[in-house]
Amino acid sequence: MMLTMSTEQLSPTSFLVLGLLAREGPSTPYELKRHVAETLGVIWSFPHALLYAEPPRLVAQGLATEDHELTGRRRRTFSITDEGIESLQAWLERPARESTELRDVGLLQLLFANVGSRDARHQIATDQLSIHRGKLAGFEQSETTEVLKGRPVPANDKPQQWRGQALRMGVLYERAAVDFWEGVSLGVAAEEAATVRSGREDVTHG
Amino acid sequence: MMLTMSTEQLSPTSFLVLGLLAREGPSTPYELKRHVAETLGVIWSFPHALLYAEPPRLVAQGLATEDHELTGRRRRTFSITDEGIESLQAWLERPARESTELRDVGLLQLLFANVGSRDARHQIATDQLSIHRGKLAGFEQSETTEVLKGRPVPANDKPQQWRGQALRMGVLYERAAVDFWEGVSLGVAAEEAATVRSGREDVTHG
DNA sequence: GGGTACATGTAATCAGTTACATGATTTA
DNA sequence: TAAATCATGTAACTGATTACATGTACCC
Repeated sequence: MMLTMSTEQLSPTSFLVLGLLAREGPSTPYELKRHVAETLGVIWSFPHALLYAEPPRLVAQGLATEDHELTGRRRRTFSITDEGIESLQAWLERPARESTELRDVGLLQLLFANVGSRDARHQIATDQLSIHRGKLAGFEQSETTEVLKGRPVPANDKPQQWRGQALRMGVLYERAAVDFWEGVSLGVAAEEAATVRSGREDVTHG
Repeated sequence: MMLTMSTEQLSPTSFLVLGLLAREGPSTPYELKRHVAETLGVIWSFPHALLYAEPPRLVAQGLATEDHELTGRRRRTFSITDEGIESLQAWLERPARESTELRDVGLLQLLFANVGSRDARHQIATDQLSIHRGKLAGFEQSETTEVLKGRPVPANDKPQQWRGQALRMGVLYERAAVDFWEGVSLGVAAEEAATVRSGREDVTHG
């Protein structure tokens, strides 16, 4: 007899939920949502509806079990099964070949910024700068302060450490993004200066 | 009288196609695919089926027109309409509030790496390092060399410039990623060393 | 003249997104 | 007790992914 055919159509979302169930123990979708919001969610958004939809799928595949509260809020608590853990571990051993998806509509706009007005370019750069600066400020404290300082990574609390890592990547990315958009801003400013010097004041095209 | 109600349900994919049609002129889906592969595609993947499916949607909304070749390959060539250009420009003026989606399954694995073996952690870090180093090498030349050196951005060729920008962000990101995963590698190595020192040689050592 | 890589497209499925809707707690 | 916010879910739609499938050009 064969073991399981599981791990067949599991998505990143599936492994996110499996991983959380494995690490945090039995959880309701709302608790999953909370944990995601604190960690991966800051760089890779998972709408809460997903975290309600995914656990039942796992149950259908025998990777989790459900416990439905009968009173009050009628919460649904999900737990990972042994198969679930196996599946998760098998996935951890399997090298991820895909490289990062860096989906950024600001970048997409920049790509075609020449079709818009010079003013639009200016606006795009400004908006993006404030977005990325905001993000950076946001978790430069929550990460550095909370994870690295508040708790000096007690070496035996590995889970914490690995979790902090994910946020560190976010910080690195946001720093790069701020640098990048500052450069773009300078470019736009230079462009404006050049236009003014050369006396042209045609509004619509760059 | 109102102008148009367009720009209502357009996705990033829509604007990608509109932008390419605006910049490159009438194109077949295959040509779109080529252009995407050269630029945004390296950091934000758009499967080719998307680029076949999107143009007809734009046609249905009056943002593009189709010209179907009757002989040989029966190519379908799409052109942007005036409404399409308006829609694109309106979108460029509209600030993008969403921040970057940084979807990386390597990071997701790292997040739960403590559930796996130490060996798995090592493997993850190694794999990711080679992926990101590969990407970096890949377009550190294609970008820096081709865009910045080969053609010294002749100031009047703005489109080129803006396109190059998108790739520059990719380079910055990959550099950050390499730094990050090098750090993780060190962490894993330290963990291994610590385990060896403390004499435990459990698990997978045959 | 057969293989192989490029070119071109379609179909089915399903995850993901958006929107809606309401229940429970807290606070003013 | 009203308002606000947190908590909990479901339903519909559709874009995205995957898989399939065939045509055309080129090269050995």
